[in-house]
Amino acid sequence: MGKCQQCIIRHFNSFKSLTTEELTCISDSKSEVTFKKGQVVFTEGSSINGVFCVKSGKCKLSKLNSNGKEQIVRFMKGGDVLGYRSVIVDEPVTLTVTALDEMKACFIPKSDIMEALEKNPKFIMDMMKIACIDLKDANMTLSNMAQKTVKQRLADTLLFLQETFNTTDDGYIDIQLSREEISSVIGTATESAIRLLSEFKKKKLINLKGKNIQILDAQKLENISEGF
Amino acid sequence: MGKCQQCIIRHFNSFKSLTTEELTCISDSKSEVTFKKGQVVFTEGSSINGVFCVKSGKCKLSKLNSNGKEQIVRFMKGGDVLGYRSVIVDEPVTLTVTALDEMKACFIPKSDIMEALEKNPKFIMDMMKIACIDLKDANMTLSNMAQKTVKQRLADTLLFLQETFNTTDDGYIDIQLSREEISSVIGTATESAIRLLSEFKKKKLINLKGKNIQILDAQKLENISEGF
DNA sequence: TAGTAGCAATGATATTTATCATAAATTATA
DNA sequence: TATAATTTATGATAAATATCATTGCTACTA
Repeated sequence: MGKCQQCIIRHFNSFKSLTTEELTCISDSKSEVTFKKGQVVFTEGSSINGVFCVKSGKCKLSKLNSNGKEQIVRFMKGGDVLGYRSVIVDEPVTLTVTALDEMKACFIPKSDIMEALEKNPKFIMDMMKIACIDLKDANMTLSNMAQKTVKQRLADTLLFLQETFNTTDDGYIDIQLSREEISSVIGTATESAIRLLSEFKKKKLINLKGKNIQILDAQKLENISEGF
Repeated sequence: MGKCQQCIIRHFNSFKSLTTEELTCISDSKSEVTFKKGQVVFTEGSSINGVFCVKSGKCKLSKLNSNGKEQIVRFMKGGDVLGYRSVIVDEPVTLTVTALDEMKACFIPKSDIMEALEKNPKFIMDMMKIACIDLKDANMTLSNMAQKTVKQRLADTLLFLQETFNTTDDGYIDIQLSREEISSVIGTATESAIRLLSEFKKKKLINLKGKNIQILDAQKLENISEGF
């Protein structure tokens, strides 16, 4: 198992402000976990006693609504830290996390995180900043959800996915989601999402190959998202 | 102007963890501000160099969408701290804040806040917790927005408003919003909100007297919100 | 390889919600 | 107080979206 001190991922998240000493300490108590595609990392309502530092792979964070439908709230990938909210507020997690492909992560016990937070002002400040950015994003998404049509939200989501996960060599967005998952990001019926994807394809805005999506005309999608 | 040390409000927010010394310092540099109903505290995109600690009154936090419609993201009242996100991340504010009635607040310069954050681990931890709670709420609202119908969201919102602002002696929810504001909380056309309010009234779930709303059957509203 | 299950696509239809229009009620203003 | 302006209310209609039904496709597996 690799040492935290040598881990490249940490440079991309709040762990970059940890001292060598702190990293060594965390490194000794952490454990590496691998999740298979579709595997649940933790479930809404359960208690976790640590955070997961994602090394590679992707996952979705979702909420189950009273009607039994899943709402995907956000995605995470390498560099993101899972579960920090729950650890800091000392409450059960409020979201279910599910791996979208093979995902590797390091589990860091709560005690290590809390100790570092208490002792290292730079670390807590960095964590705080992440919380603030997450909050801004959540407000943004909230506003989009409330005010945009399904078509606008789909255009928005496709652009967001490309920006977040980039494209593979063949030009397709580097994340594979089922139609149902796409619909539960934008909050609509699966059939509606499918219909709009077909429409976008017909209009040559995107290209579809199974679950793979390629954006052909980002500008037009941008326009749709803005309501033009 | 009152002193922070004697301010009751601080016991309800993160300022409770400040030391007497820190409070005295803040107290010396703070300034009290009063906003009239409808007055804008700050606008989306502008920079603020401090936070507002709300002492009394209410305000709305909103975002202007590309179509020019306002989306109310949340409300704040006495005890809440405005603008902390912007100060911590050192970015312009992303929301517009408007007073909903006469609102009194203390403006605390950024430097004071940052100094207290850096020196007092308990204070930053408390601020962090608030950010985490705000984040949880935002995710919750997001999920509701995406998955619930307009009717469900209205029921939800009415219950939320009562819970947040309580009722006056005559039983009405202690906040006055225009129908347009209500519709921009739930993200719908004003006419739709009006229609549904009328429907709720006809079904004796609520009582309407101008802008005042009284909840008559919270249980049934709860059921509607849950989709039954 | 056939069978089966799950997913994707699409048509038909119902429901929800937005938009436009207009009237009534309320509030602001001269 | 009269007048204008704004907000609230409601009807008619259009547009968006959900639901139900059916079919084809893909992938798994016995």
